[in-house]
Amino acid sequence: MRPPDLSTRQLRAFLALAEQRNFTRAAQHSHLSQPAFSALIRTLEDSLGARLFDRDTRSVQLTPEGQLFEASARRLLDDAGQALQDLADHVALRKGRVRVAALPSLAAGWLPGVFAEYLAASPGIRVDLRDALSDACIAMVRGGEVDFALAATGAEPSAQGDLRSRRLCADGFHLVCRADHPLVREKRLTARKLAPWPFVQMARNSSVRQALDAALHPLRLNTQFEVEHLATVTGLVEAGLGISVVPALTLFHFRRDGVVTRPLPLPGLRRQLYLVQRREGSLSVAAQSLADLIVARLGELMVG
Amino acid sequence: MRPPDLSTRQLRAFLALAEQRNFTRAAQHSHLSQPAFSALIRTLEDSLGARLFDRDTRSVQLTPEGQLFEASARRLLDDAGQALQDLADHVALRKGRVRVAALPSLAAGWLPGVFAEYLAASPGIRVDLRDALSDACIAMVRGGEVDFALAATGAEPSAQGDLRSRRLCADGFHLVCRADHPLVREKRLTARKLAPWPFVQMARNSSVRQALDAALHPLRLNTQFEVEHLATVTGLVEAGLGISVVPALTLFHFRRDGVVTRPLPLPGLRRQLYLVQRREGSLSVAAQSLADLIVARLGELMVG
DNA sequence: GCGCTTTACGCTGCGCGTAAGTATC
DNA sequence: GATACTTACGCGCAGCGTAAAGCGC
Repeated sequence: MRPPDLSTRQLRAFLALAEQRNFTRAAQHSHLSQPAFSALIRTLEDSLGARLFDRDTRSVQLTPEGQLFEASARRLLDDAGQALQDLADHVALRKGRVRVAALPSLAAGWLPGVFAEYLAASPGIRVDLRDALSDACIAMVRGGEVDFALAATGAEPSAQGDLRSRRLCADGFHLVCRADHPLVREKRLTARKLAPWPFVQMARNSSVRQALDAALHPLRLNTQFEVEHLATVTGLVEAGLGISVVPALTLFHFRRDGVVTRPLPLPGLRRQLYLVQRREGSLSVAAQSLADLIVARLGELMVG
Repeated sequence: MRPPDLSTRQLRAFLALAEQRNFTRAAQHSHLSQPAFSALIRTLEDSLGARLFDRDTRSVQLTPEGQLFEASARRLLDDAGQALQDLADHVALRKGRVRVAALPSLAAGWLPGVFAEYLAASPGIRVDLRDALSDACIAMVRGGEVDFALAATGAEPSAQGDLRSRRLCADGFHLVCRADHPLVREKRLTARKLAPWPFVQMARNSSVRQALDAALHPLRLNTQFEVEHLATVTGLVEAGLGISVVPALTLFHFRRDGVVTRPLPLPGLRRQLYLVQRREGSLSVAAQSLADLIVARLGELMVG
């Protein structure tokens, strides 16, 4: 009672009457019978505690208080419409912002194509991409810096308390070496056969390295280099300074003359990729739709 | 359907739930049963076309779209409250502005006391006073520069087409002269007895002069001076340079030693004072209440 | 008397509360 | 099994439309 209720419906009726200055016309403009419209205005006046219109049979016009309220009513109605439109735009993917963290290998290779498809369909959405190693990706999810992450959570699959993970795919590994390398002619590749050759490793905190170490343990490789970026691996391999083993989704780095890739079907040698989000709270419509697209496209990729 | 309806009630419920994050508490905060409150939120979500809350049995929290809408909702509700409060303030005379035009004689003498009383009761109201001769006063009413005027419309009392006039009082006239003037000893004053003496006239377009001319016609006075301001009349009379005849409401100018005033009950010699406003459109609450006070106080004055 | 607003009066349906249902921990 | 949201359901009343009645010109 202390705060009188007010609805956009009342405001629209009020403004219609203020413009038409005629109950009958304003009523049909509002899709109401004239008596119903009259009652609506009366109710509004009562709840405001002020006469808004001077009506005598021949003319209807705003009182001074009505004029005062007219300005407020227009502004309120505009603002309400704006708020509704803004929300609708977000729901309809005409506006919005999605923040994604992804492993560098995904961020550089596979993900941009999906982003391009997504942005072509929803050009009003802004997408922020942070490329970082798994742990940093997950920290960003936890800290609310990103909506979700594409990472390789080595440990707990989906029970990290405040996180929720969904397994996307298991990325198989491939040998990469020069075309003139003896291993190319090897019929059947095994870990043991790789071990003697000079090897280019990724840094120890990379998901590639961790998957590799876990699968080959306790076998020791002949590590000659340990680098941060896959592009560096490419350079070293191409120069014939070593061989390496990398996940399928990173092979785009190695599609060049003189370099060969071969599937390496060793047991347990897969990099598990997960989509990670906070447990509490859902994704925004925009984030969810991007996540859905990622899942769908990655599904196709794995099948094909 | 195209513009969904929205009410302050819905916004309050939404914000209550956003704060409490618990349907039961938010419901009793809104003085509703929990199921009714639940339905209210559901209706809001449906009409907005967006899920605003993620609810599972154990926790209720805003979706990203809900967070977006929360900011809008707060602003909308604040603005609506502001508009309502502003209107209520005007109705309750805590805010407002009244513009009055009045004859100089009223503006200088009687009116300020009424204004003081009015402003003491309604300190939030601002009152603008324009002092002008009758015609100018009425022109200001017509032009919307003032809410109403206190003037002496010689001609049409209440049928000026776009104007509405209300007769306030008939201001009787008084002789003013020096205490040592022979007329002071006159038992019974008549127009003829005044005629020989040097006379101080007001300007021809003043209401005082017009009432005087109309009542005395065709008698001619011995006009020695013709001045614009009553204060000048006072000076001339006090110096013994002439006598004059002025309305009762201006006598405050002549309350000084050596000057005497005497009622002059000539037939037809009255200045009619009117409260003039536009025909169309009512006065604001503030203007109406000031007008009412003026009428009331002037009524008492005439009775007393 | 005409035009427009208000009043009168059934009626539908929205929205409430009570009570039972269901899911999650 | 306790807790909290949802569904089910009957009911009252706000709000609608139709029809009749004021009320200024």
